[in-house]
Amino acid sequence: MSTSNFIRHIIDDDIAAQKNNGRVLTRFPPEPNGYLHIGHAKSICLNFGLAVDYAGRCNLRFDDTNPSTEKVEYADAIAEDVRWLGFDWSGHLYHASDYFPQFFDYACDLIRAGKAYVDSSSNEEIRAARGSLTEPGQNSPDRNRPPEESLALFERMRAGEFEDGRYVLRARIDMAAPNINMRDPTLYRIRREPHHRTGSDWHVYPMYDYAHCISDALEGITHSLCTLEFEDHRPLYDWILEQLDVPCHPQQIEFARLELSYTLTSKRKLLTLVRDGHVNGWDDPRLPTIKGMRRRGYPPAALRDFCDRVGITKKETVIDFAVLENCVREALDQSAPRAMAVLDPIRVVIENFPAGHIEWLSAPNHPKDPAFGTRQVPLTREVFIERDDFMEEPSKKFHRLSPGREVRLRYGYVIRCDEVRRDDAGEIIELRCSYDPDSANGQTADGRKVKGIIHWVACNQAVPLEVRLFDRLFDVPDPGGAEEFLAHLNPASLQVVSGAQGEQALATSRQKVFQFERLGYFCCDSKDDGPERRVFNRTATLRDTWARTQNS
RNA sequence: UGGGGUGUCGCCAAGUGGUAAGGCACGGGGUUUUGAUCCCCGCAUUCCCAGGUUCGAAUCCUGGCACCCCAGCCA
Repeated sequence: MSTSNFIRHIIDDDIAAQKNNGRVLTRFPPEPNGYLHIGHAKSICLNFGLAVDYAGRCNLRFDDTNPSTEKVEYADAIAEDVRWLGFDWSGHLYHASDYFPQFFDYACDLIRAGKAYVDSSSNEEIRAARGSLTEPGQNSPDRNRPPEESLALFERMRAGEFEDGRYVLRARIDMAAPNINMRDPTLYRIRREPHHRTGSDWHVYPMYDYAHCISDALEGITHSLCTLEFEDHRPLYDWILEQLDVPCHPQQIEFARLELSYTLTSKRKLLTLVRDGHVNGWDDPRLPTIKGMRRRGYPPAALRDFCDRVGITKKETVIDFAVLENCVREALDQSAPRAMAVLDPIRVVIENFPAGHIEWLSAPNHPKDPAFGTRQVPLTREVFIERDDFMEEPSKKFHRLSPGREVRLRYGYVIRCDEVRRDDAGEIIELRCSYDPDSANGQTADGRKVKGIIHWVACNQAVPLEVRLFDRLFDVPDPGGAEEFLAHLNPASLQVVSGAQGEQALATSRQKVFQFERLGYFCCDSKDDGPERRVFNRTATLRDTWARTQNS
């Protein structure tokens, strides 16, 4: 059960008043003109969540009333994403295009009742006569066209006798209405291109305002939830249903869209990124699409939790990226097996460790859950450690490796750094160390205290890894604010860190998401998996207070 | 006085006349074979502003201010 919100209050009141016989029927109505993103997840969780909590139902309906922008590819991807998020429309998948015949008949009813007319004005003429925000509009010369004439024309429009734009069907409401949506809005336009589902059966297509409310009524929707920008359309939604003999009159309720900092939630702009090749498809892990996040390793439960935490209001807000990250971390902490990997290696030679010898150490796969089992990790004379786990001149709070000091190799022995070796350029290339053979369990025989524990990987036992460290697509909190958002594309996010080394366990494991000790959560990107290539995307960072305070 | 909305902690968000929940972030402490996790503690005398009603107001009234949406034959 989700947290309380104003829509639940409305539904509770409706149920208490026995409205709709106490039934709750919602719908998620995407237009199949692109892939779903995190913003849609909010609407999906809301609509399907309500259905679950009130023992009702949520239909999946494709709002496919515009043949120019829609594709079956999109519809298929959308259905797949909704299912992946964990929701089920229990067989109730509909298309607005299924209702084209009813829409047409209702339109004829409107014409006969003098509530709609065929207008021969051009697009420009209609716009000019609409008036402005402060001035009323002017009636079209065709406004009083006799119904029989409009009816005949409308039939011929449908039959494909006219070119696009020649005629349009308009509602006859009030050109002086303060709400511009009520100034004789267009109900139907001519489109002679084929529709992805109905082919060339139709040459007139209904507008959103006309089709949506009727679709809702036909399906018996009780609560029609949409975003804030449709508030002004509600009077039209209600007007249309009031003129028609429809099964019911659903209630439209608006809520605020989801806005995420550092994240682009505009279908149009995402389409630009994909179409112009700035990213590698809709499922590029950098994208905030459901498919991108899925490939990135975000568990669906994390997304659901996120939508729940964000809440439903009418206030336009920007949720901090950190909230999402926290949800992902929380879900993954329980489910991700642990492994060691070194992303920026520096070689360590343990001089008193026998060459050629491999010692197998036992390591738990999860610190809290024994059900994950254990794995054997090979230790050899030469290992890689993280470059920043060594500091030649340690600051006061640094308690990992530095000259003359000791640190513990996780799951292994305590080592001491005896010598630092550099190349000609002065770059540190190798650390000569020695280990304490009596410290296998982390304790030293004489009770010396070793504060630091670092992750490592045996040089000749490690598998190469490609790791993508990108966290965000953009380097500004609000990329949606500027039209030139492409300028803010974060180039660092494209970076591939090569030469990283992984634990052998990674090479054979079928687990998707790992937590690399102290580095964060990484998802094995199956899409790029080849026999020789193992690619990991960073799914979520670990919190590292120490590192952050050092940097600032 | 075009119409429609929204204003509670840095970011979200409960609260619906009875004396400001919670989460994220942040700060402090403890546990810990991950500087993670986990566990404590702290974090709005105040709810956009100004008046008013009331024993009592974030909640009611009046008047301001700020921000968002609308002039597609898109959804």
